[in-house]
Amino acid sequence: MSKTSQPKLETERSVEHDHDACIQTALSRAEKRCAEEGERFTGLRRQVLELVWAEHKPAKAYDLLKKLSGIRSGVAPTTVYRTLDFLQERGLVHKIESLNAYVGCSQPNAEHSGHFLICEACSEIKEIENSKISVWLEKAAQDEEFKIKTETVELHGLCIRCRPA
Amino acid sequence: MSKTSQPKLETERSVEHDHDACIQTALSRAEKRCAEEGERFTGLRRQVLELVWAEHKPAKAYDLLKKLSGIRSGVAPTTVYRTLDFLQERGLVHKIESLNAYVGCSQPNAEHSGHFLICEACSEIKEIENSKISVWLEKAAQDEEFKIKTETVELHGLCIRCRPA
DNA sequence: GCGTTGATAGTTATAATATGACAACGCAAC
DNA sequence: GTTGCGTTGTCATATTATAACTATCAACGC
Repeated sequence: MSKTSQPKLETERSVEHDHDACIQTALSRAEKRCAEEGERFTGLRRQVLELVWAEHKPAKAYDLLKKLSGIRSGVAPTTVYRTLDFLQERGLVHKIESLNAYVGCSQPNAEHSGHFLICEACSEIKEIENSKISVWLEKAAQDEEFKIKTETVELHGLCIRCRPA
Repeated sequence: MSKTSQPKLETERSVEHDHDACIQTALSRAEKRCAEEGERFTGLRRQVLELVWAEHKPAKAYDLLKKLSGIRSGVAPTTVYRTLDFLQERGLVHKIESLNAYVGCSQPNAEHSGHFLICEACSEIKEIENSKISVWLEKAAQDEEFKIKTETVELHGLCIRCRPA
């Protein structure tokens, strides 16, 4: 899937980061994480994770299904959902609830729900690392004596590149 | 739909608030709001809003469809979704993205996305009024120079009645 | 190596959620 | 009362997701 680092077009995004490296990092982190947990990082799982990481944009299950069908046979919805579930349980991808779509997790070591900035214009999704958010949310929940287990925080708007100057 | 205030069973919830009054408040607020905006608060819209407010729990579109079919004819998915969209646009209901379900908005005057505490055990949903959350989230977004337009904040966990002592 | 076992993946069917396009109806303004 | 537009009805279909069962594979002990 990912090319072996050729010169490539300078899109807005590629100016800022080497996306091939980005994918490679994600893959090797996944491999490591699975090893640690005694789980197998199979070809299917690798392929799905690669496809999810193809962009910093939400990947829809049925789009992944189509792409996956192009590179292996016997792919059904179940295949995709099962694999996404696996990856999600290990914190390797997150589901964006407000889009019914998935993104690669950029900090899979931490136990966390993920907090996201989602650009309406270019669709790029950035996972915020700001751990203060959780602290704040817990404070707010404490006022109601509510015990948080998982947080869905998805902020839609305009990213730095898409907002008017 | 809502009974004309008879003595009723004291459920955990009814100990704390008079839910009939709760529904009535929601309905008259909706009426007022529609009037202000020059929109018609039709029978259908009233019925759907009443059904959504029947409980402080997420209402699924197809459950509303079933209930609505019991009280009027010619009800199709479109009917329900269209009406929910109408109510949502006026801030009278919120969609809970992580559940694909709807709840009545408890503060329909404010322009806001809504922040929710969702109990995994009893399913009750409470809309948090804590406006600090938005301020905090905006601060976090500012670090990335991201301009928030709408916020999806859904905190799943255990409410005060369901968490272990 | 060989068979057992449990995890992984394939297969088929169907459920649950949501939208589009167009026709009919009904209320409000004139 | 007619016109016009917002609302609702109707029909069709798209999109998202899961269940149940079977086949295959890979790791392990022997």
